Amino acid sequence: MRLATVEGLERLSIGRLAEESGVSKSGLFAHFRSKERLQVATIEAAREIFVREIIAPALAALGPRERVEQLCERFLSYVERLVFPGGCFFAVAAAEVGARPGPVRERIAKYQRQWMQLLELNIAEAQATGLLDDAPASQIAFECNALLIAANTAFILHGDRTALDRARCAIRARLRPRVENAGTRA
Amino acid sequence: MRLATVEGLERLSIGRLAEESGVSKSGLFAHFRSKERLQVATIEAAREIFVREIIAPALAALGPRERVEQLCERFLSYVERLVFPGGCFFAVAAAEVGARPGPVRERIAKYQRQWMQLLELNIAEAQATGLLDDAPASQIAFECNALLIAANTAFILHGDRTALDRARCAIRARLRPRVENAGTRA
DNA sequence: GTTAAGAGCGAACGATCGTGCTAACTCAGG
DNA sequence: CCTGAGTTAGCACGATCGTTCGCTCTTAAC
Repeated sequence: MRLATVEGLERLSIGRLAEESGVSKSGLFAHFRSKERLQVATIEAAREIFVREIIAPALAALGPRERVEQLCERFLSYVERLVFPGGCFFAVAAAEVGARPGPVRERIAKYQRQWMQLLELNIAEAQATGLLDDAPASQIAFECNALLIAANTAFILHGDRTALDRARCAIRARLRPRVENAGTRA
Repeated sequence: MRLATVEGLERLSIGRLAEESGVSKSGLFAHFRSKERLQVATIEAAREIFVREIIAPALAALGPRERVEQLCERFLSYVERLVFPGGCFFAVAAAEVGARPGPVRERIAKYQRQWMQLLELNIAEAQATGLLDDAPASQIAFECNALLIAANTAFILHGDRTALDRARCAIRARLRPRVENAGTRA
């Protein structure tokens, strides 16, 4: 996973991975029986970390609004702490395989959709209790995710820590109920 | 450039590029004298298209506010029209080389900064004429760029055209002067 | 007419890639 | 003790990578 976020899922080669983990190339290859399966297994492992680092603890929060806030904040923390040295695993992978059809892209797309649905669901719940403005939940989720990913990119590409705070600030503003909603609907 | 947005800058191989353009491998190699220089030349060419497609026509607009709106709208159109088959060239490249130091990353980072400064400058001008709220221009620029890139990613990864409209909608809302600015400052 | 410079080509280099094949080992069940 | 399944290693394959070399052309200057 560490190799993949820096070099990309495609350049995660069996040879280098074997060398780096002290196993023979063929020994490693026997475990995953193709490169594609190695990539899928890597995605699966990254997903587990993503759930453990972000989703699971955030969903433990009491209210839906707190859950949304924690999902965002824990994502930013996961980026800042460099849980993966190349930033968010799924942000890197999505950009890499986005235009290349196949099972690898399907996996990435699936988890990306799940992440968006998770945001959307909790946003909708927060709206139901009157804690958010009434723009479509999918729209608010889109905006929050955009800010998170942009912070990730800026942090990795420029080492710009202030981008994380910009995202925090913008998300806080977006999650504040607005007096007027005109123009914020899809 | 087309190859690079689909396969990535690194997998833009001299062999395949030569084959695809009907030139011999060594003949192509003679022009750029290393792969790195080929990558830089590709970035330079993509930058020219980016300027011609987005920046130059948008800057022809009369007011600063119109310029910001056109920069955003033309970016979305450039994504939707698939000027590059893998989506925004610089979005793909930034994710790919973000964690790998070197001249290639430097180029990508430079043009990314220029793009942000361009947004920021015109936003600041619009603020000076009272056409925007008074959050820091860099903050508004960050938010607009985030929405644009997120629309690009969703459009490429999921073929989701509605993401483009979500970005349009959110940017329109963000560029509308707000009655209260509390919490929108950096 | 001769020459120098450059463009483009085919061939080949060492390296690395993903992927097979085969043999050696461990170890549980009979 | 034997067997069979599973793990790992060694080795080699064809392909592709970036790169180099030497050759053939074209073209312009002298």
